[in-house]
Amino acid sequence: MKFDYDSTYFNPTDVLECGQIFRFEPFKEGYRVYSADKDCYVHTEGARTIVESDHPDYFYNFFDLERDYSEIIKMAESFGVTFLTEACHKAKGLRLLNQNREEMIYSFIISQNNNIPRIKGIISRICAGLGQKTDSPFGDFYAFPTSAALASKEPEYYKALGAGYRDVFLSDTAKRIAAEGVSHLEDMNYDELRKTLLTYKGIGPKVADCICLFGFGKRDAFPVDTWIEKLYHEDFGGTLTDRSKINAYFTSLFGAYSGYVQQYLFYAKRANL
DNA sequence: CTCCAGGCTTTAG
DNA sequence: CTAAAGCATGGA
Repeated sequence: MKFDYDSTYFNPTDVLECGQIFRFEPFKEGYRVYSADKDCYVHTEGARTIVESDHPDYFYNFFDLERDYSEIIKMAESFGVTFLTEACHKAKGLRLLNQNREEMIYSFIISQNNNIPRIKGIISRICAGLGQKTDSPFGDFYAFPTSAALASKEPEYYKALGAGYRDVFLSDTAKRIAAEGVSHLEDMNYDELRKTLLTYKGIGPKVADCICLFGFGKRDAFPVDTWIEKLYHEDFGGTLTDRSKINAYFTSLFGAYSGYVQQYLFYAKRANL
């Protein structure tokens, strides 16, 4: 099964390479993308971007295709910030994904003080080791592990897969989620959710914001990492050094659009568009 | 060799 | 309360 969408506002490279997702790879004419226990093949042919999958409804929502990103870009450009306007112009095809909650929690715990290529490698090895082998029209693959599977391993297991000192964060949080679940997090607003996430081992302010934004659709979150901090000083002329204050600066500036703006900025800075 | 990567926890003041 | 040390790993 397949569907297609205007490629101007759905560019697979922009969507996948902007840093919000760690499980995808070049495949045929485009990319193969994985989310939890599902996969799809996405590629662009001229004016249309095509998604093929056994789970079309899931990926229609995953790629946030209900939302009109021409309006998002219009709003972002209305702030009159040159660096942001340029970023939007160069990354028109970017969209924020609606990703799996638990996958985001573990993935961004791994991401701390780490670089994207190595994050991808660690996650890939964890999936191969603990994920359910799953068949798909594009070949078998390993699903992202359930919290129960992750909770069955001790820190040494994650250390052996290259997770470094984050090993204990992964096993601790997996055991907590295996016991409590995450359904109680779903109805919270951004502030409540962020506050709750901060009580998990290995989740601090930045990781919590990424989980809120990418896993729970909280588009008023604005994660501040080393790239955003660099951009704040080099391109916004900022003088603050405290990350929580930098976060407050950006969220008060961009409000409900903070999450979208953050992603355009992060992508433009890191990929040097 | 040092520095850095989508930072957090722990400890000291 | 804020500030800083310590932390695994691999690539530049």
